[in-house]
Amino acid sequence: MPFYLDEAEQRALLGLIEAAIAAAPLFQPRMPRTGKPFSVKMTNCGTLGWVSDQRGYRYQPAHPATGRPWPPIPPLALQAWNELGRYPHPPEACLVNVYGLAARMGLHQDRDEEDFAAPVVSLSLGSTCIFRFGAATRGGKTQSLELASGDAIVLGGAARLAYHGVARILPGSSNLLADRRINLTLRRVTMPPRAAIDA
DNA sequence: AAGTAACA
DNA sequence: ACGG
Repeated sequence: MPFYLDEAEQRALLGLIEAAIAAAPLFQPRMPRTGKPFSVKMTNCGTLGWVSDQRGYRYQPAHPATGRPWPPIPPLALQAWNELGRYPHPPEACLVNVYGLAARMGLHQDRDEEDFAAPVVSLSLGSTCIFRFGAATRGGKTQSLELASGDAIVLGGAARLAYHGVARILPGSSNLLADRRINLTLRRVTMPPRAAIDA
């Protein structure tokens, strides 16, 4: 979905994310068990945030270092969820992944959420990346796609559990952020409540 | 295995 | 492939 956000929107969203990072500092996630650090840095917005450390993957309501609640999801990101997600409940998490030139993300599934009927909506800011995605089983074929600043993708339906990752960041590919990529992924984490029944 | 290394 |  090329150029979902125009340049003005990208700058506006970047400002909101920088403010969120100031309130909820970037941290370095670590692998379960081994404690090996990820090459990306992360933070979150929303009522729940995804964290990974030696104890495992989980969603939690507060920042692991500050203990404070995560800042709210920026309005422009909520708008993207509403326009692209086609899902009748709000997102609870907006994971913010920050990639430098050396950062990568191995192939994985997003499967720590309760409701796989809800899509994952992704927004890219800054440097272009080579994004890889495949089937919902490991070891299948993968395709490559460049994601540039302002692009949006939706992992929904059959693609909700597709393996995906980031192979590399392309140097010199952005005027918005010098050799840095910020990816936002919006997720519904918990099963939404059943519709209220009027008495 | 959301990790790395090493191979072609 | 390794190994959690």
